[in-house]
Amino acid sequence: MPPKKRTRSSAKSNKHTDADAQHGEGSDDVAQLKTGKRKRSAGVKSDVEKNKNDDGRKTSCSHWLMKSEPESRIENGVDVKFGIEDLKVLPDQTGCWDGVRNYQARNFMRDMKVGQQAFFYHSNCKEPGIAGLMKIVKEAYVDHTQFDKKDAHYDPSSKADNPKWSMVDVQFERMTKRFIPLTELKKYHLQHKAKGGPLKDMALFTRARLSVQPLTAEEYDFILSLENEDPI
DNA sequence: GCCAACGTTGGC
DNA sequence: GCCAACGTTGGC
Repeated sequence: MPPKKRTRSSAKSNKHTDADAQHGEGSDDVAQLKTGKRKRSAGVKSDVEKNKNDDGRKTSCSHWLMKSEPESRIENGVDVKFGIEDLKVLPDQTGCWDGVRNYQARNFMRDMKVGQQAFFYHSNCKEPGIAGLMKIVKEAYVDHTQFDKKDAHYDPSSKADNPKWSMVDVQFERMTKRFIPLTELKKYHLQHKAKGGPLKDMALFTRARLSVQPLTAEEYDFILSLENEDPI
């Protein structure tokens, strides 16, 4: 459910710049509590700290998986459909990944750096799975849709002087050589869980519902290698 | 459309 | 701060 069809061209010229965004930080993660973790050293806003995501998983992940729905669905009166084909036809094949309303997912987006790669994952649809590749072309800044009453992901609890939600800009890179279905990833996940292998802890299976998730280099490479293999 | 998983909210 | 109720995600 992330992005909307919003065009990015505007994003680039948008008035909201990274500066504003700055990480809305104050918002500090209420969410984190959930996992009990709360690490984030108090106060340390900068996240340059990093290299460890909040679940402590591996170190600096530099690859990502981002979910979006390729089929029409109305939310708050608005169609949230945004598949990889929709990204591809935007000016510059670039769009903003708006609409993320989950703290963990948001925090992962705030960790993203320009140039990193992400899989475009189709969710909540007939054939869920990885459809293509994109790259991060603009780091986290304020998601303006949180203030827009007409938007599918309007958040009345977010205040302009302390925005809760961020987004990044992504650019279409290419379709995967073949669609990599969730079912296939799951088979590998189970297999790897039993006997070892790169997908044994893949977030897609260990963290249900997380719409923006990190991949280790091993996970990313393995999944990409499936492009050249026959489906199992 | 169903429903399991799990995040969020709010009463206490 | 706990936890039950509620809401959302997303596979099937």
